[in-house]
Amino acid sequence: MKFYNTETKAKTEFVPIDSNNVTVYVCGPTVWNHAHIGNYRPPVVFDVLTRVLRSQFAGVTYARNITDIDDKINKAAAEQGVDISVISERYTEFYHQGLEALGVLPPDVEPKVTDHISEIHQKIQALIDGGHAYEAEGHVLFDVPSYAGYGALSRRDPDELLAGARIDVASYKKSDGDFVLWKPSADDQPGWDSPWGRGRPGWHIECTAMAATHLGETIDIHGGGHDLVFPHHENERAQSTCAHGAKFVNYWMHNGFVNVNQEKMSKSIGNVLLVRDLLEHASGEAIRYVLLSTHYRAPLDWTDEALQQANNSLDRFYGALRKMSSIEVPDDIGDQKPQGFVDAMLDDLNVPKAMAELFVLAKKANTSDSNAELVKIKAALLQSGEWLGLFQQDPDAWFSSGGDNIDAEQIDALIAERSKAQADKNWARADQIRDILAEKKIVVEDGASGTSWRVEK
RNA sequence: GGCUGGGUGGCAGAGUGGUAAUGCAGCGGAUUGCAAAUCCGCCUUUCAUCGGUUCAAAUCCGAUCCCAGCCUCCA
Repeated sequence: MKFYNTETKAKTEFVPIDSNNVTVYVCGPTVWNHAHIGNYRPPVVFDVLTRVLRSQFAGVTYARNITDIDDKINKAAAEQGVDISVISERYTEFYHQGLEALGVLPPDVEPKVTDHISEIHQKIQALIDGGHAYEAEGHVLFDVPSYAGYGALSRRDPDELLAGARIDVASYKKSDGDFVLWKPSADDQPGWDSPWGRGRPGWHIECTAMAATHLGETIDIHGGGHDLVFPHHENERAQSTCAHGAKFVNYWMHNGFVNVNQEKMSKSIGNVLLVRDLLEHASGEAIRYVLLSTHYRAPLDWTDEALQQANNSLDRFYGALRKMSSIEVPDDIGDQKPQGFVDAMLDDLNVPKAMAELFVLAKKANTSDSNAELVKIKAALLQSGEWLGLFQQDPDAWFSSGGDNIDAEQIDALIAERSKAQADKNWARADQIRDILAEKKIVVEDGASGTSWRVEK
């Protein structure tokens, strides 16, 4: 496989440290509120990545954390007069529901920050002992000038970092760019006892601690949204490298942003799309399809048209699968994924290109009359779909889902009546029934083997 | 200002030197009682702009313009 590595700015062959245990760490959400569509792009992208990795290597350990201590969580908890765990558990639950709807498989480990406070203390102590961190006014800060490699990931010159910055530099910092590892908590704020007083972790140290705990000091792949390159990943890299004296990450992968109608989602614009809301009128599979329809590194523009196109495309694939529904695929058929599909996927996860190969397959499915060939086509489509996390439901389920108040019995009764009218050549009645169904967004299809229906999405 | 992605036909979206994949939408035809689905064909000399290199450029080089992101809240 080849990946584009943010650190080297180049696409290079992926060689894991241990092919029996490829290690992947992806930054998960801070669970303080409902997750929006942009929050779901990384889990979907890296879900596909890990599905492919698992097929290429003997073992994979995938960790995707939950950040359950953070000042935004504290604020929400204080406002609602509840413990932070109430907030974090509530939104973790919502997040998981969204992931399930989008067909995202659970990671091998889903560590939470609050379960790793002692590991965080150890990392901070190691940094202090190594001369890379210092205490000041109850804080522990990372000493940026102590690490010569700082800025290499995000290509920033530490000396110029704060030029033009819009923040006030805290007076206790030795250097302007130093960042917090541990900060003091007031009595009414959540906190943990530590060698430096009661407090809570800074933003970046938790990932250093959790990645090392679950995956080791040097990991193969670290992923996340592009906005995390700086400061989050730059700081993680500095901490981990200095705490362990070892290289932190071999391949950095970052996905592009999701815009909505070409604008960044923001509360002030009022265009924040929550997956929870999207799911009310779109299937998780269609949402997933949209998220995968653009190469993961490129920006993705979320529009109604994109969703519509995803539905149309899925109709096409499920239409082909429905045509092949009577075809039995033997268990021992072996790997049938088209070479072009596999090559595209292994080349930095080129999903759009890979998808094009599947459309070719769908056309073959619709034109072939060879049973032997259809068996292979169906297997190829389903196996390829497994890598993408698509096409795994029953085609009939796909076509009958998505409508409002679908009463299958009522529809079947109307269709039976229409069939009778057709047999009597009562075209007026037959068409009238079709119109009635069309109002309910039901499309009838008269096929060779009888009439079927689907929900117009 | 610095750094990072990206600008491809109506839309989406591949394509890193050899003459624009694929899908959607639209149009014409086949099929159908009529449709839908499906199939066939057409929309497709053009790749933000301007220069340059080359036998050959969407692809390489230079300059410019535009969009999005980051520059210590952020997937």
